[in-house]
Amino acid sequence: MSKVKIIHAAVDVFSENGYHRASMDEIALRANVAKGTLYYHFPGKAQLFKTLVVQGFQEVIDKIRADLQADLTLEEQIRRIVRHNLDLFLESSGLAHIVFNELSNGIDQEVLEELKKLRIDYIHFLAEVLEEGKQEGVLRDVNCQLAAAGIVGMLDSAANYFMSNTHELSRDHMERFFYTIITSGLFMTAGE
Amino acid sequence: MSKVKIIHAAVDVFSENGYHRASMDEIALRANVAKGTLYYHFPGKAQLFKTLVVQGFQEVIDKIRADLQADLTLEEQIRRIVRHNLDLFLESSGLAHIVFNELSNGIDQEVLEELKKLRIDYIHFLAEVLEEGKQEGVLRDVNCQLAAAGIVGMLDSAANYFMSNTHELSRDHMERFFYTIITSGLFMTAGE
Amino acid sequence: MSKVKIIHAAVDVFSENGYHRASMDEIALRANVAKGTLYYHFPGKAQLFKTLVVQGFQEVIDKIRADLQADLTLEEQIRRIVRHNLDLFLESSGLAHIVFNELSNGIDQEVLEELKKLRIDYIHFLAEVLEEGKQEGVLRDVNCQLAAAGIVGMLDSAANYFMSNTHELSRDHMERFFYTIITSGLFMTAGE
Amino acid sequence: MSKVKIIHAAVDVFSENGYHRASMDEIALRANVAKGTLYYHFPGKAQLFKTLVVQGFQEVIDKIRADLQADLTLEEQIRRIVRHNLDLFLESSGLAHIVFNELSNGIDQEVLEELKKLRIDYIHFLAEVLEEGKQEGVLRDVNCQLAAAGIVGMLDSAANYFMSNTHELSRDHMERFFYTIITSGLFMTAGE
DNA sequence: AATGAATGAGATTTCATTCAT
DNA sequence: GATGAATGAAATCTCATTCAT
Repeated sequence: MSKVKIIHAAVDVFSENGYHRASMDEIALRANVAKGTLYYHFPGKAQLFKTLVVQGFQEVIDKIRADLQADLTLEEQIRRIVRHNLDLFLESSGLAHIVFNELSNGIDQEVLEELKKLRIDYIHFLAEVLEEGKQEGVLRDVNCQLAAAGIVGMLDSAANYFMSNTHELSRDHMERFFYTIITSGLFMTAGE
Repeated sequence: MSKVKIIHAAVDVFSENGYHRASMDEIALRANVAKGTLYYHFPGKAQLFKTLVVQGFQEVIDKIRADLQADLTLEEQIRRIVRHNLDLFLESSGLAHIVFNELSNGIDQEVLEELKKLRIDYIHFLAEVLEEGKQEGVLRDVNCQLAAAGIVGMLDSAANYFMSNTHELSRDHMERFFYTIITSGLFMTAGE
Repeated sequence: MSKVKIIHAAVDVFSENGYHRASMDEIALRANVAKGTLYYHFPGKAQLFKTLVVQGFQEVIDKIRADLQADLTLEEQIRRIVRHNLDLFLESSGLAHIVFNELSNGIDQEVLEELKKLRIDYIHFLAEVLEEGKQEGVLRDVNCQLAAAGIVGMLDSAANYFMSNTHELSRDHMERFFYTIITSGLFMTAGE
Repeated sequence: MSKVKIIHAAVDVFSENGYHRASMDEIALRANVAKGTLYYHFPGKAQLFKTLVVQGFQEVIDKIRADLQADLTLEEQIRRIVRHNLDLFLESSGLAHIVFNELSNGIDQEVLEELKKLRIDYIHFLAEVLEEGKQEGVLRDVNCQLAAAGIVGMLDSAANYFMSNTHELSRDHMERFFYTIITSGLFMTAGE
């Protein structure tokens, strides 16, 4: 069906070019549909983009949310946050990067706000996980939102850097690496 | 002189809108020169942008480089890296963010490569600092490039998050915060 | 039945937006039918519009025609012409205005000719009524078609002006007003 | 110069097709300039149209205003109103017709309001001339705005009818004709 | 050194119409 | 009878770039 083809093509085109460089012509071309068909299924470029993010990216977020709701130790929770975030940035790389980094002006105001909210919500959610750990005394007394924003940026940047420089590190290795970086900074340790 | 006015205006416009949304019209308007004047001084949009980055951003990088060349402890070096990076992301926020995050296709290929190289060089430079620490046995056995990319992303993301959400934290506080996060993760500590 | 719903909706949409701004989408939406249904019942936009005019507007014209065929004094005939025209322009305001004023190019040539003919026929019909009065010596020796076109334009313009400026004059008042304007100009009077 | 060529071409295209059917492509083609040139000189279609009307039509209105300010008898004033209006509708036929009849929705709101105001102002101005005559007791006790709107509509409609039906009446004849129609209706005459 | 009028390729969007079901 | 997904031509508008002065 056209709508599905359009969404697939749009994910590719937005991912490869960023929001502003992506053109509706290119999306239609890749989806193998007429330009008008895009506007039959979506009101416009901004809403098409929003749909991608809310239908693709949001799902990932919900998956993380679900995965973390269980009664896990903080260690395990952080381990999973790292894992899911790497999923997000390595697999939906383009889109996630746009949402976390390229949301500037020039997008339909209403859509822009919604996407910014998505990003903030996500960071707040991670911050809450950390906050809990703080209450329990496992974590340093840090500003959890700042820490959450930092973690997301770190994972995105690193994933991006390694992807665009085509280095190959095993997924496992990266997960353990960032887990160590993060926890050994956040957890109280004897030496401090 | 026109050239100076143009560069100042261009920094503002690129910072506020990102590379693609920034328009030569707007830059000329803000610089109070005619549009043709832009093309008298610069071959095109991409080269104008490159000039900004190489003349503005590069200087900052060089300053960091110089500041770190001295014979300092690793602790002090990291402290300064954090400080300079926060400078970069809080003061030249727009431009630095573009260089680290928005460099997609659609920019003149030659210029793009040059800017990407700038980014990579910077990360490699930071990685070298870390590498040294590793040799000295002060640092864990980590992939230094991955760590460097992560650090830059963390600082950018956090700076960005807090700027756009208009929270106000003292600069000092942020510096100490990230220093702790980073070092206590990277340094060997007794508890591990 | 769909056809009836379409005609009702089309009258509204054309009246509100004029021929070119009216869209088939809007008509289908308001008629609560699928867009394809419009094309099942009518060959296209122009023919749909023609149908409205010929089925709605024409009826009004025929009513006037019938009302005037009776053996009335010229005074009474003009009084009725004024009344019916005000009906037309105040009640079917939108459509009548389009037919009398907005028929430009860009409508299917064949349909356009037919609608122009409708307008001309109507003016000719009024002209004939006046012509009769001229023969009887009650009327000045005027060009009756010019006069008829002028009368229609006067009534349309006045109706339109007062509707869009939301002044409120009683219908009766307007009728008498225009009757006086017209007759006292057309009838021979002692003072001339 | 381009701007002049554009205005000339635009007058033609708008006149021939009405506002909505007129296309910027067509205007550029006829002006022998590139499409972009239109947008260099005018912000958009609506403003281009407004410029035409305010620079062309408005001048005519001012000319009438000036011509009537002199100390003339009401008879002479009305004679001149008729003459100038016929000028307007026969010479700037297309544009004037659009302003008086085709101003519907779908034009930039701000521009639309300005043009509607132009039309209303003109009618109010004519109404004032009539009002004066009423004060002097030369005119019947009529609603002067209604009368003014009617007169304009009558002249427009008649001019239009005769132009599109390519009848040929001398200008002089038409002037005298409408003068008689109007005055003999508006002036008190012995027989009433 | 500087200008600004002019360009034209390309972007988003609209909409009457077609057609398989 | 009726549907609605799909189309593609055409519309408005943007903007980096060129060039004569």
